Amino acid sequence: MAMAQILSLLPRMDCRTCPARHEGLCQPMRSEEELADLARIRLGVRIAPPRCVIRSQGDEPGLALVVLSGWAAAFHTLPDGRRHITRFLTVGSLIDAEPNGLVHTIESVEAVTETAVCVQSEEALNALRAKYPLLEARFVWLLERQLVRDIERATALAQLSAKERLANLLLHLAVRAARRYPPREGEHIPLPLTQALLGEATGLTAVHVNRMLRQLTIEGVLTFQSGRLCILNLRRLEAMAASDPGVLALFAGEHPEPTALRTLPN
Amino acid sequence: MAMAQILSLLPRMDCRTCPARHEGLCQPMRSEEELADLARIRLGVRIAPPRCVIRSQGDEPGLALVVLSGWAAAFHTLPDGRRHITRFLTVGSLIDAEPNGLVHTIESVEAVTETAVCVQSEEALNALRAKYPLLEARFVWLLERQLVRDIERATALAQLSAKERLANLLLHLAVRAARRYPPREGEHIPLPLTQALLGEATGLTAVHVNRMLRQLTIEGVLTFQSGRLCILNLRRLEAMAASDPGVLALFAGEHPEPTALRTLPN
DNA sequence: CGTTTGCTTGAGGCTGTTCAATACCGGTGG
DNA sequence: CCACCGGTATTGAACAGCCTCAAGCAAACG
Repeated sequence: MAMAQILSLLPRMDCRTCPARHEGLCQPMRSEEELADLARIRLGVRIAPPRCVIRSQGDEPGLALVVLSGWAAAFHTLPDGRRHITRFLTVGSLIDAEPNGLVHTIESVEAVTETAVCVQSEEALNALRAKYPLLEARFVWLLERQLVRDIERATALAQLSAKERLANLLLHLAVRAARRYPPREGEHIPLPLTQALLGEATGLTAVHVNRMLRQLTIEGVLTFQSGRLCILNLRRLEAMAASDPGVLALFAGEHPEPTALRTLPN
Repeated sequence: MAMAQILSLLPRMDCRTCPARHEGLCQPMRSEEELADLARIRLGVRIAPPRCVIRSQGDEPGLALVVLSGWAAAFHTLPDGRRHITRFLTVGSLIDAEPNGLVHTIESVEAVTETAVCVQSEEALNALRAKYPLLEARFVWLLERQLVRDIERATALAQLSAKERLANLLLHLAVRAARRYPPREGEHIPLPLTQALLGEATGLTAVHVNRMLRQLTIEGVLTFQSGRLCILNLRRLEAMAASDPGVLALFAGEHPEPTALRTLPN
């Protein structure tokens, strides 16, 4: 399998030093037994340098990946080479969600910054989902949250102007990077993305992204320089982004205890 | 709750005559006990006339809806009134998937044709998901399939030209309506949508949809008249649509037995 | 230093929008 | 029977948003 081969070439990291026990599927906190089981199914933790292909469109499914640190981009490539960044991945992001019956993955994942990825067998993860109802609920919650984001993203791509689309994306990324909603005005939020990447995620050319960013700066809405985003006027940014506050809050790092399966014992 | 009020005004249908035991969550076929439980949690089946608002953005979550017949459109509305059709719903489509923590739904659903909708409490459905592992797996499979479609849809909106986006949408709808992949050339597939609706789903104006449809007809790719789609040149349609055959097959009506939880007893 | 990568700015052109007008078609009421 | 009507489809002309191509610059890096 191509992905396994690529990953096996990367340096290893000791699983026990994994810094991400409070992210992704491990959140909200649960029993030590469950965390131990989650650690046990790990095939390894790999460090991918910038631009490294972590997973390639067309690979066979079978591995579940969790991002432990860094930023990566998931993108879908068309037969003629055009590509679209469907989402940015960072601490806690789960790369999986291939429905049974799909023979080839349809997304590639590339590291943007140096990225640590935890690799596990999808089958083993599924077994744990069956064993721990709260893990299953958390898994479903992550899928549902992504579906909600997809609705807003599609609406943004279809209906918003270039400037609005940029505002939408940057506000979403600011909330995720700062782990806070609403984000603070004036705070410098690390966001190590290039204008070209923002273009690939918004369906704009890098040239036009640059123009729109400059305009946003002139209007006093935000600045985006040398990998840091600074929100200057949150009210206007939100008005342009046209994003639902309730949805943004889902990405702010708070992880409501899922109730989907709370009718179960324990 | 607004949705419950609206639905309660609609005529009822006897649950026992429900025609959709082979669709959506009920597929693939499983034990009589499970089907009986699924029928038991129904609050009712309602018939919505064309243009009827089945569910409104901002409603409290709590009801799970399954479309039994007809066509409906799910759309997201922006504060300034612009709206985007995120997906078309037909037999078997599940309307739910609100992550816990989201106080207001972000999608409205409107009937396009006369639409029969099965209403059930989300809580009751969740209890059944916990009781029947295969139902849970089916539920997750539907979410994952939608996520895969969302990836293609976002890529189409961001990267494809107007004609290509139309081709993409019509091919997807053709597969769903004909329940077959690949669809047959020359077959007249009922698709009761207006050009304005296609525009709202592709991010184009109805005027431009009209021009692109005429061009597709001139080029001998397809015709779309009086609610019927006819594919004339499948090869060229697929080349324009830039859609993954594996993904299209997921929507063709075949429902692979989910393996997500097959490590469980039974 | 030369190369690469990312950012910035200008000029011109294409895609899709906007506004407008016309035609069509089934239903409704005079 | 025809006039009228709302909803849909169709077509034209002018406009605008975003793209393409091109050039120049700064910082990082081998």
